[in-house]
Amino acid sequence: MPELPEVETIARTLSPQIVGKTVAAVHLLRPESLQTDRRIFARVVPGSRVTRVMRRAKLLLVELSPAERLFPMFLIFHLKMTGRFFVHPPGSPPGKHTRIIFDLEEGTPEDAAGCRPVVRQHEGMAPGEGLGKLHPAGRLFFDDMRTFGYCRLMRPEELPAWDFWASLGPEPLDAPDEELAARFAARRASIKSVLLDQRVVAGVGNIYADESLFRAGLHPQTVASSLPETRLARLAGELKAVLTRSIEECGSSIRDYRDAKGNAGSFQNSFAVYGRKGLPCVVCGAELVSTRVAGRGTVFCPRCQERGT
DNA sequence: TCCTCCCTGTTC
DNA sequence: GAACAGGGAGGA
Repeated sequence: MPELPEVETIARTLSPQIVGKTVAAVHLLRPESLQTDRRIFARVVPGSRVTRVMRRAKLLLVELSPAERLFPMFLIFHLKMTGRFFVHPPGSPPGKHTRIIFDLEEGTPEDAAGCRPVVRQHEGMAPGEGLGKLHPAGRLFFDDMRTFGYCRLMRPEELPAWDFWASLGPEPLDAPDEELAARFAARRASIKSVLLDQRVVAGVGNIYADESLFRAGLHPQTVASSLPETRLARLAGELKAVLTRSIEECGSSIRDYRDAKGNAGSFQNSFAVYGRKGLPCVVCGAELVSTRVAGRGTVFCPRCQERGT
């Protein structure tokens, strides 16, 4: 569920809650949610400081500056459908779907100088006692009901060797319409599956694919390469507009999505087609129909969105 | 290029 | 108690 606007909102709401804090201990409640060797994870993460929270595509990146290392590391999360973050008070018990907990402690000026000793009692993922010198600041929970999401620990220089990372297309909000249009035009698949293909453009999921196709007046099953670049450039513009508006409204909350403060977004109230099967088109009043494209539920207006070829 | 599978809670 | 939600890996 979390697509680009939702992950962006999570990054923005999580950042002020965790940047500057030190990870005192990690608790792995579901080992399968971690895509990094747990011993390495347990050795490197405790004692590190959170320095930045970022987004790339639908990935959330938490930059860590480990106390005893000069180079930064990234905790990389993919939330898939049901991943969530919460910062709870110290000592809060895990929920039913909590997968990983990071115990956070407040930083001090002394720590900023990088001279504080790090307690390492972690062999395996046994709960740690924390660093003991700083006072607890809270617990970062990574919850994921359907367990599709994951966390992995990577050094920046490892990213290019990660197939998924290396194959990601441009960030849509950073790319000119013409560049996106050219990337769309190079594909012979249906335009909807092209929008969903992270190699073509990064961060688009089912919601924003359907919404941008409606705004652009394109039938989701139109072959991308059959469309004139002017139409594809318009699609790129509509995609950016819908993503931008959603970010302004803190994303869309359908079922599970919440930002890192537990708040729902409000862009779902502006959906023209997604989740509106059988309802009248907001433009022409025709009944919206649904089909499956690229294995995804797809809703569109049969009158406003004409098939190209 | 497209289909199936993974997973669990909600809806029909 | 089946259908459905869906990102991405992997296979056809």
